[in-house]
Amino acid sequence: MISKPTDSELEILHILWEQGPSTVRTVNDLLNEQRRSSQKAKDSAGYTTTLKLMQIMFEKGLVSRQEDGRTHIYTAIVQESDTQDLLLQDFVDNAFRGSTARLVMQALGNHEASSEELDEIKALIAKIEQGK
Amino acid sequence: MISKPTDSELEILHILWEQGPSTVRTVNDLLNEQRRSSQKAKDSAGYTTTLKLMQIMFEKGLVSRQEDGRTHIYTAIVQESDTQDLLLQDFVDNAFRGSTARLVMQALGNHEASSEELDEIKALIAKIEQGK
DNA sequence: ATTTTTCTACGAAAATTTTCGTAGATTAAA
DNA sequence: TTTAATCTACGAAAATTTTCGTAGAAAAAT
Repeated sequence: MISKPTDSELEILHILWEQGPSTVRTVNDLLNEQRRSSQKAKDSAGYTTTLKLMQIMFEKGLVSRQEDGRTHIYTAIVQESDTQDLLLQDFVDNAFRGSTARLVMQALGNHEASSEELDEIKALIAKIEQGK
Repeated sequence: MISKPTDSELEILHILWEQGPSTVRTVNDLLNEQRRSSQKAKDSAGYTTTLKLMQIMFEKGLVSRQEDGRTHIYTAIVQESDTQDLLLQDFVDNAFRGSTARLVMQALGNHEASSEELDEIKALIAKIEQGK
């Protein structure tokens, strides 16, 4: 059973996905760095807070860990795209009553996408239509 | 300050958006009807649970209400598209690190969209490109 | 007229998520 | 060799969200 990460867990997963296997210390440092340079006013996380979260994630099977001397090195087990898909499924259901098309339209409509991005999306649509 | 609805609140908002002004009883009935005919195994909500949620939503300013005899008739104040945009903003940030394009690609890639929907999306892209 | 049903209000339990303090062990520094 | 810094484990406080029981008033049913 693949469980859905909470918001805090997701924040940590993003760091592990970007950085690869990391210690709690590294994750905590990067986390707070990101939070400082972000719009949202979120307090910085204490070290044991991050530690505890990562221990929970280990119990849930979201990450693995390997002892290296006295510290642990954590690695994301779940893949970024798989997780995003899991979250997306939920989000579409909750916020858009299951209509992916409406989600896409809203996303394209209100958030400016660059022409490169639009081109990418067009290409993807062509590919999907091809495959039918 | 427009506050972000929780999952339960959103469930209720969807009903108000669809049905228009409704009593707690109506909302609760439809809610449970929907839950029964849904994949997700969610217990049905007790009447006072829904009542309490709607009272909280009133305090938060998500809905207004009007007395009609002894009952209250609730109306959504926040608009569906505004709320969806608010939620989308958050979701893109949390799950896709701010990249709307990647969200769209993931959505199109993994969830089958009908050709009608794809046509709509293509039209929207054309319109956006036009407007630049 | 009395009983039953149906409504609101409200407090607080239950469930979930997030945060942190403390203890104990190990390594590094002085 | 003390002292200070750093790590894990763990319990539990704090914060948030969800659920529900109870009380009291009003309407409907008998």
